[in-house]
Amino acid sequence: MNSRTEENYLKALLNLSGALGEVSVKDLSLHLGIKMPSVTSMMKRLAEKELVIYESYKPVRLSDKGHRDAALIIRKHRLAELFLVEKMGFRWDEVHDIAEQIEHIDALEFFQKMDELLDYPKFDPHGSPIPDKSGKMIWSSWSKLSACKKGACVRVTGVTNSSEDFLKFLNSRQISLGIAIDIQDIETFDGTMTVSYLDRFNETLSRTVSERILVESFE
Amino acid sequence: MNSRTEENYLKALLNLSGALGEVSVKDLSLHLGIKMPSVTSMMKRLAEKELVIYESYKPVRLSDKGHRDAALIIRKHRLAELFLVEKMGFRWDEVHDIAEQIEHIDALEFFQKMDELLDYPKFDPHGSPIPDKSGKMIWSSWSKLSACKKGACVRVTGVTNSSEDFLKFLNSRQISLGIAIDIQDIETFDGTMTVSYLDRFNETLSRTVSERILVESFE
DNA sequence: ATACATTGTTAGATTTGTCTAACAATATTT
DNA sequence: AAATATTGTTAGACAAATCTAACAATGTAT
Repeated sequence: MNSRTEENYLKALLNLSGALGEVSVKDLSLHLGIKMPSVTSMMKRLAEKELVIYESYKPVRLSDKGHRDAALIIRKHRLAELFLVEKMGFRWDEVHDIAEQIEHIDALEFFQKMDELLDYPKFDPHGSPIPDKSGKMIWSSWSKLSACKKGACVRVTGVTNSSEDFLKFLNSRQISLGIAIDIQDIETFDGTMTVSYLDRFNETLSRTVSERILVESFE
Repeated sequence: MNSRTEENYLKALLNLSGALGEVSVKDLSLHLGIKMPSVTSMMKRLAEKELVIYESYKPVRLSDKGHRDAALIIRKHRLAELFLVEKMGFRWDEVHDIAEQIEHIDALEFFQKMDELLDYPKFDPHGSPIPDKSGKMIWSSWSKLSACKKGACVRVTGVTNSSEDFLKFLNSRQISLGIAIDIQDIETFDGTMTVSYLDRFNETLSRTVSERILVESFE
């Protein structure tokens, strides 16, 4: 078994690893709020346990086992988030911190039961895919709102960041999963978008925001 | 905030403190499965934090603050147990270990919500009282089955031990909260009881068992 | 009241996970 | 390519929580 701390490193590694699957010590350090020397020494430990592939001065990659372990923690996190929203009445912006603690609970039956009560869901309240019991995660083909063209009509399917601040911002603009957005205009200079949705016309969204919203095009 | 380890010591202290409210280092050591020197050093830490009253070679007592903190952990534990049984479909013998982990979650809203969904319950699935938000615990006036006289008719209201083994034993004998028991006979030599309940006649219960069952007399 | 058993404490080591300060390697500029 | 900036590593310290071995106090029995 991995310690709670090791679990947090693994989860961060998976969350940060992009297309290449490589993560720098710096990024981990920033993301976890832990100083670089501590990260380095943990990478040695995880390499020793064959959870990561690590060589001095090179970026870190998860091994297959590390990847699976990380995905299973994320599975627990996302099941917990959905359970909190669906079965306990929390809002999507309230559940992240609680799920961060629930994810470390060591009791298969507990998550098994959640899965069952939620009827084997595929996505969490923020549109992120829930890995299956073997740690496989379906990578949805959604694109960032920021990558869409002027005139496009899209549906919001997820967010890439579930921080309370960002979600509260979306709440304040009535942006939630499933709503349709029309892209009116895109400022070429800084990427600011003018959009319409629900009963709101010509709202502006900064690039920072549009990069964190995932969408699917309407046919 | 107290660490998870400190929380475990406080909880053990409250669970072990009887009428006098005093607990020996030995008892703590046995109950927690931690060697005595470790317990001694933790007692010094907790005394430093004014959570316990401790002097060398004397039994330990919880301070008012320590007592309150301990009761609030037990509140979280018992709410969690009841939630697992009532809202998630677990049996009373399956919930202890899971609740042991849930009790350390630091999120008032989470337990607040459980309390609400369970409609502000007063007792957990084993009949133990749930302390209120200020850490006050109603001490029910239930007596041990072992203290009852021959011929008495009683109702099972709780158990003093929620270990999986003991609860599974009770399950196997169809003993659960609420059932009525008639005390047929008591062996004076070793206290073994002959009892009848439900459709079972002249079942025998060892003293060990009857000491762990709490009952209320029928009027 | 002395002897023995039990209980409790001290001292010192170990592991985990963190830190700071100093140094080394890699990347980026000019 | 040399200078500078960024990123990464080593070394060593520290706190939390545990352990074992040795010793000290308290309690119980003859």
